[in-house]
Amino acid sequence: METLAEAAENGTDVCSVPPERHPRPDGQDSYTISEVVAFTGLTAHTLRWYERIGLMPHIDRSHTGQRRYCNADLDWLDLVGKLRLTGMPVADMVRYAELVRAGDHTYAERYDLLEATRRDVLARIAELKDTLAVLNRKIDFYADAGRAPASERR
Amino acid sequence: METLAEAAENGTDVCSVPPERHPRPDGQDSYTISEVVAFTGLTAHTLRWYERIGLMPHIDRSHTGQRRYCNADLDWLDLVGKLRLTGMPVADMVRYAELVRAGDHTYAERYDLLEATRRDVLARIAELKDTLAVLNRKIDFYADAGRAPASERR
DNA sequence: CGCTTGCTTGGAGTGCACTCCAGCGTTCTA
DNA sequence: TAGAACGCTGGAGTGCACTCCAAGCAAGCG
Repeated sequence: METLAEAAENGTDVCSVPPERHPRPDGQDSYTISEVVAFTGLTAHTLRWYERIGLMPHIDRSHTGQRRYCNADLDWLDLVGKLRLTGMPVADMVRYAELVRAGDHTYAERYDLLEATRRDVLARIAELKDTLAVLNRKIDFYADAGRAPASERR
Repeated sequence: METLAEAAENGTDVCSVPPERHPRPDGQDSYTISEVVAFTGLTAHTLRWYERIGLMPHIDRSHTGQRRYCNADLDWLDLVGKLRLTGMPVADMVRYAELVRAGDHTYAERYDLLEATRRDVLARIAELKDTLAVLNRKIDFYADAGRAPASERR
């Protein structure tokens, strides 16, 4: 169990919110890159690329230099995956990662960034619902038209 | 007022569902590319590119060869805009445009395409709601942490 | 021990959706 | 009627997010 300050120091995210289960319990959590590929659905290329651009905390290495991911890294990748499908640019996620690495004094900035993201997500959901309505009406139209001979507008 | 068959023939979409108002009434609907830019928020480059790749029906031209868009074109661009923000690839939208141009006998295929899109949209909304929940918990965490001294995990 | 499979690196390549450019013709305003 | 602003084309360029490559080291197995 690590303190908040420790978590901030070693670059992992402080609040690993979801109480989801990890493949291996804390303490025995050491995953090769291909295991992480299997868990996340990302490619090894992408995982290495995330690291190069600064989107990942420092990843442990084996004595021969191979990457060994831990549970906190898996949690981080989970968050990144969620943010990615909101349409958030990778550069913004890197910004957030930098704030996490920088330590506790960046809480306010992290809050602002997440709050802005939240607004974006809310707006996107609204847009999608709007699109859904249009789609539903068109689908109804084609369903009706397939049943009756094409003769009426709407 | 055009019949369904006419609409299908001239390549516009048969069911222009939303009863939204156009800048000019049918009959006087003739817009330059820059007017369409103003209405849609797209760039002129993008409008010409959409035409080149087959995403637009045939656009009228003035006697000197300049584009003159009509209300139906605006409706089509509105639909394209909505589909675009669902994340649908442009190639799929081109496919739908081809089906519309091909005529009435493609109703079943259009239905299938829209139905598949609908499922995608529903799935994306669910994903976004999931992300929103994570975001909300993190935001709450940082809001609390900003108030109290950083000392407790969560 | 040899073989296969996996992991390493920097750098180059890919696909998508635009985005811009040069060089020219057209239309509008004073 | 001059000048600015707008529109035309084919083709090249851009930015993003990966995606792949070559060459070499490392690990597990019969």
